[in-house]
Amino acid sequence: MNESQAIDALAALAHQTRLQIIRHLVVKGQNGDSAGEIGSAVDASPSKITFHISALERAGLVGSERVSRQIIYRIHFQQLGALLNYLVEDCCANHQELRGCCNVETDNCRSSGSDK
Amino acid sequence: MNESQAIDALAALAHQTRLQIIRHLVVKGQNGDSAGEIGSAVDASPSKITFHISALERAGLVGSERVSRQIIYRIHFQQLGALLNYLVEDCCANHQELRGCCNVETDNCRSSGSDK
DNA sequence: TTCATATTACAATAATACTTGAAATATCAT
DNA sequence: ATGATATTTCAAGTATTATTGTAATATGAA
Repeated sequence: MNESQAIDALAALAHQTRLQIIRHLVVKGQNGDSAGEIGSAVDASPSKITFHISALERAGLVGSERVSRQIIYRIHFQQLGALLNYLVEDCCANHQELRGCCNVETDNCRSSGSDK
Repeated sequence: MNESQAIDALAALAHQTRLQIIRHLVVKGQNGDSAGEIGSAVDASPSKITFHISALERAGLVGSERVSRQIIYRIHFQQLGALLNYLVEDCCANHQELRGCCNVETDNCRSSGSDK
């Protein structure tokens, strides 16, 4: 992931409705969920759902597949993970103090305990 | 960190200039750096720097302190770490597959290897 | 006090993002 | 074909965010 992709992903996550969609799709896992069901779950109108889920899809955070009349959306854990890696490693240069401030670790430097 | 704080932090990070500022301040560490020096480092005008660094400060990602004529800004690793924790634990419910897709781990569930 | 430096605040504009409702498309069932 | 369902597309309006240049404030030095 490069800087531009990271900015797109961060902007996509920086909205209540979209964060709710992500949360919902995380729970649904590999089964995913249809646009309509997602809309009911997060209490958003059809066009609102299309608007926000398109932003998530453009950022690579979710994928879609048409199944009969419905379109099924699934979370892309890989892209979410890539964003976390980018923030810790590329953006924050694997800084020791960041790992000291949260319970997130990387391959390059693993702390022993955590102060969550 | 709650959802609203996470959205503010994500929105603050979702901009090229602000991401550059973060990167710069990570390198500067506890010494921090003045508004003017930050401006030179990221090639942004004074008022641009004030605008963007204010957004980062509102989101709690940086702190400030006046020292004589300058204002010194420092990164808040704690808030950055809190955001990472929020994404992994609250938003993504510590989902196994997220940890499988990146080299980020949490206290609650630590994977053995990584597929970075 | 006067001047130079460092930074912020403000106002005007431009650019993006969001919301809403109506119309269009795609698929399936009859 | 016709009608019903699921979703997207579009257009209009509103709101938010970003940029630019200028003015104001705060501090220190002469």
